[in-house]
Amino acid sequence: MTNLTSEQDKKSLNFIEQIVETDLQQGLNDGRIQTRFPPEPNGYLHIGHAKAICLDFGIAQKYKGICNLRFDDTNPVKEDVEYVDSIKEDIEWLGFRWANVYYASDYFKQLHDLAIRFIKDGKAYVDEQTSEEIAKQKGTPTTAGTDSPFRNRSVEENLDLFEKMTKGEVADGKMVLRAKIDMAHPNMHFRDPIMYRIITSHPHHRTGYQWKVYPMYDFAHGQSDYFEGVTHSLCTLEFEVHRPLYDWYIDQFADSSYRPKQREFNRLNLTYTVMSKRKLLQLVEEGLVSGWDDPRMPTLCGLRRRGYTPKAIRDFVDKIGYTKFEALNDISLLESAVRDDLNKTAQRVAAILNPIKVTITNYPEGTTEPLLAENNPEDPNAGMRRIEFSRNIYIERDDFMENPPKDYFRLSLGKEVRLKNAYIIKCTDIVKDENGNVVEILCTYDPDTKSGMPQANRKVKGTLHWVSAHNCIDAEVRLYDRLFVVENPSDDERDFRSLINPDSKKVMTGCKLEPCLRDAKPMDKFQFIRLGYFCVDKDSKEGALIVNRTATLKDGWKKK
RNA sequence: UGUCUAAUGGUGUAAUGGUAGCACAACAGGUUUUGGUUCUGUUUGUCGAGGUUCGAAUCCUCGUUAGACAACCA
Repeated sequence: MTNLTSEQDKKSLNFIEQIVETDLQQGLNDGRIQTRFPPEPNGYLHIGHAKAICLDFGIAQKYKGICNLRFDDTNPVKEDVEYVDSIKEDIEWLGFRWANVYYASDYFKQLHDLAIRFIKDGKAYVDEQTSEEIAKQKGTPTTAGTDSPFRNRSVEENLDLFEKMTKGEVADGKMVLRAKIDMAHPNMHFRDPIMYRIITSHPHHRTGYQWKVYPMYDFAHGQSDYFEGVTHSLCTLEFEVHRPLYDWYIDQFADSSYRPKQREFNRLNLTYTVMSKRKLLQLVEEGLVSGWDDPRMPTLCGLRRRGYTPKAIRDFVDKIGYTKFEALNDISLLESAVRDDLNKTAQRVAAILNPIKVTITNYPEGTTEPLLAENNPEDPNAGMRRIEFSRNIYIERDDFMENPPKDYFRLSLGKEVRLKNAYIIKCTDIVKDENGNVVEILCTYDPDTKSGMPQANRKVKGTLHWVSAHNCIDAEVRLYDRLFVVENPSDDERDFRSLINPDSKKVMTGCKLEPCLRDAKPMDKFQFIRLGYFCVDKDSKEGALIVNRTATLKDGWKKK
């Protein structure tokens, strides 16, 4: 019987794990497992990267190998140290540790030597055409390309010209080094791919102006993998067509049977958001969001500020899996992952976002009364805390209705409701302003129904949360919702910026919170009872608390 | 009229020739001092057509549909 259970609990392997296990069984690369996470330091990491990180580091962990962090910094025009630091921070926050930090720029010399070897072997040549001419000669996916007039230069001339490029004697864009493969190859990437281009105008964030030529992705990535001893080079599906070239380059110079293996998995797409670095950058630069860490952003720093936990993100990634099918994942799965985690860990606390005053008319004026409240019913070790009751309290405006529908079991005229951890109260009257808006609710309480007393067990349909007017604190609460109004903004013919949800951020001021939140620090997480999960924002100042809504609670009662 | 890849409920994912399962979502009910949590149940699926086989989501053939590739980006 126990056997059966453990059998059922055993999670099936994803296709990458299956490949790894097969490789291990066959003794590939001496049974060594080594992966790498290879971000380009040109932007902030988002949840799509988290999926790659979980796989790269996860595979290494699971199969007792190592995973290195390697910055793919071969294009100084786009890259910056700012991103290097944030990337490291985000990976560590997610809960992963790299064995080593490497940079593709560490290999510039090796790569350059290798390029010279290619030239000497007659496998590379310097082309002096413009990028337009080269593009034109490339052909199309269905028609063959044509050879460059510079394709058959002598080795000596190529060596000489590449040397001039390297020394900075040639202007940007005037020459490139190309691999000499096959301009008619059915795989476009084999049509004499560019290996090196000249960049003298931008300093590299690590090597400054030392280099005038920089390797292209295809000539840098696989070779770096090889230099490092990577066994499984995992990347996303769009690199599938690059794989034959990845293998070709390595086959040209490999001097042993060791081979890194590139395998591709599906990238993460989420509903109601965008994942492309370009679009995220645009949102930031055009001020459509408040920054890379705007809590609506799918960036790791944004999710962190929103109140997401590393565990929630890892659990989510684990649930969506790795396949070769280009999927669009429902954001509600992410939300359920964070609720699941926070439900077990977040302290419960009362907060009134849209307060309305309630006066308990038969409760003595000027007195307060201590009560006990559970910190977390899901965690027996979380303990209790003291709260205080008084004659004047606040409840949520939504928790009172003058003309309620039948299935409304909150407060309304003549009806009873329980105040969480306190008494059962009955609404006796309401006070309206000159416009007819309810401004105050008058109630009586039943002294025999204090929580813990026998009479408190009386059946009452609804339970409301509340705060006492005498000691509650004011706060700003920021309510976040999905950033876009359509499921898949990237698949819409309209400009994605016009699809931003105007209600994606609502700022509520004058919210009333339980006094125990007075000393809350940024990143502290709470469940506001009956409302959702919230996280203290870094914008908070002494005495001016700001709280972000991470996610609502699941709502079993939706008003039409 | 190219190369590569893929297609399982609404969404995502498992089943590796032998009972199509899980999660999310939705719905119904039990419990509940959170309309939360939890528990129980329900609805919905193998892209199509052939073939191999005692038996096909799985293998083969031909289609269909979708995605990636024509940056001096990664």
